[in-house]
Amino acid sequence: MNASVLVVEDDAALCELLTWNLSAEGYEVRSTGDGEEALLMVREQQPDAIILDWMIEQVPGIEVCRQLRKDKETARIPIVMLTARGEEEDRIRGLKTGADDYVTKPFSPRELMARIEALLRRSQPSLAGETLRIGDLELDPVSHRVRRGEEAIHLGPTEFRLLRYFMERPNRVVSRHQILDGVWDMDTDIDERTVDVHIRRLRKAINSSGEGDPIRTVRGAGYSFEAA
Amino acid sequence: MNASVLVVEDDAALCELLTWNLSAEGYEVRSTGDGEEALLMVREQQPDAIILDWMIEQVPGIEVCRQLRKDKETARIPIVMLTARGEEEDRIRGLKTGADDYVTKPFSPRELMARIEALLRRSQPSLAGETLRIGDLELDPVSHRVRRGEEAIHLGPTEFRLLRYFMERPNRVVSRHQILDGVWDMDTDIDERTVDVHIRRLRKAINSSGEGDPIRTVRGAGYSFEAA
DNA sequence: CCCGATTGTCACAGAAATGTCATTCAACAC
DNA sequence: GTGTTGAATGACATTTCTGTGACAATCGGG
Repeated sequence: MNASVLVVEDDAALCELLTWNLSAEGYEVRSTGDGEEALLMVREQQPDAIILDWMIEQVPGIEVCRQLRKDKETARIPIVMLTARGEEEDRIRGLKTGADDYVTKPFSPRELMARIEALLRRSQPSLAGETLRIGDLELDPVSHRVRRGEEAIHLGPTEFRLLRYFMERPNRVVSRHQILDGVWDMDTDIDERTVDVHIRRLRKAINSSGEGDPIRTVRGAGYSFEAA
Repeated sequence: MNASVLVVEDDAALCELLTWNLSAEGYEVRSTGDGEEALLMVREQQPDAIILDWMIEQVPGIEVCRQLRKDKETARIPIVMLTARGEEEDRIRGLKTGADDYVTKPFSPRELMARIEALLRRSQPSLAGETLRIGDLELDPVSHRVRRGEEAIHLGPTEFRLLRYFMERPNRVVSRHQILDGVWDMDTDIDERTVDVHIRRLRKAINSSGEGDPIRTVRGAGYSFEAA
C-alpha cells in the first residue's frame, strides 16, 4: 500500500510540480488550492501526510494547521508547511502551531521529497518498509511476517492490518470507530462490535504462548497497544 | 520528567550556546564533541533526542547517524543534523540516512528549539506537554492513564472524565450543575446528588495510598480541585 | 467444484460501571 | 447546645459494556 499525500497549494504551477514529483516517488497524491476544501478532504481521505502552503485562499495555512491539530481524527497527520516568507518568526509560529517541518520557497523538490520521506518514516514506519518492534513482538510489513520472541505467528489479513495499526500507535487509546477507519476500507458500514471479535482473534494469536497481553481494553473508549 | 537531549558538537562556543538554550527550555542536556563518545553516550543514556553536527572529530556525523539507526536500541531516537554545508546533496543524504531534520548553520537557536519540540511532540507525546500534571497527579488523555506518584490508578470512564474536568480547571470552584454539563452529556437529567457519589468514588481512587485529598468541598457551592 | 481459511454477525454470560436512596456525619446559624 | 441544611457514605438494583463461542456467508487456491 502506498502512502497518500495531500497537497494544499494555490499556485497551479507549483502544485503540479509537487504532484508530479510525489507521484514519481510512488505516492498517491490529491491536491487542492482552497483551505476550506482542504479541511474537508483531510477528514474524508485521511491522507498520510500533508504539504500545506502558508498563503492560500479562504483560510490561511496556519489556521488550517491549527484546525487539523484540534481534531482528534486528524491531529497526528504529519504536516509540512511551505512558504515564501522566510522570516524566523513565521517559521517558529508554524512549528509551534503543530507543523512538523517548515520549508521555505524556493526549495529543492528533492529535498522536500526527502523531508516527506523522513516524516513518514517516523509517523508510519511500516509504509517505509521498516520492521515494527515493540517488546518481543516483531512485524515485518514487507514479508508480512509476525513473530513473538522466537516463535512465528500466523495471522489472517485483517488481524495483520489490525496489529500493524496498533504497533504504529503504541500507547494510544483508539476507538472502535478509529480502528474501523484505519484497518478496514474507509467508510465501511461494519458493526463496531466486530472489532471486538477481531481483537479477540488477534489476542488469541499473539498470546498463545502464554505471554502477557499487550492489548489493553479501555472501557468506554476503545483499545490500546501497550509498549513495555 | 523532562526530556533529555544529547548535543554532539565540537565547536565549544556553539555547543555551549545550544546547551544553554536547551536548558532554558527545560531539557536535560548532555554534550560531547567526539563521535565515538557520542555513540557510547547514546547507548548508555538513551536520550530522547540528539542534535548532531555533521563535522565532528573521530567519526563523521553521518556515520554516527548510520550507526545509531542500525542498532535496535537507538534506531528510533530523533536526530537533528546540524551543518555548515548548505549543499542540497548533503541535506538529502542526511535525511536519507535517517536524520529527522536537517538545519543549516548559521541557524536561529529559537527555530532549532522549535524543531526539537516538534520532533519530540511526534516521538514522545507524553513528554510534549499533552499530559496534565498537578502536584503528584498525572493524567494522560491519550493513553487514558492516571498515576499518582509512582502508582497507577484505575478509574471508570465517568471518573476519568471527571478528573480531567477538574485538572483542566484547577483552583476553581465549580457547581454540581456545571459538572453535570461538562462531564455528562449536555442536558442530562441526572440528579445533582449523583455528582457527590462520583466525587466520592474519585476521591477513594486517587487517595487510596493515603495522600492528601486534592478535591475541596465548598459547602453550598460545589467542589474545587486544589493545585498544591 | 470442493475445501479450508477468513470474516461478519449474533446471542449470551460475566464483569464493570452507574444512578438512586436511606442513613450517617459535619458545618453553620441562632 | 440545638436544630437545620448540605455533604459523605454504604448498599443495591440496574444498565451498559466487553469477552466468547458458534455459525453462516464469502473468498481463494487447488
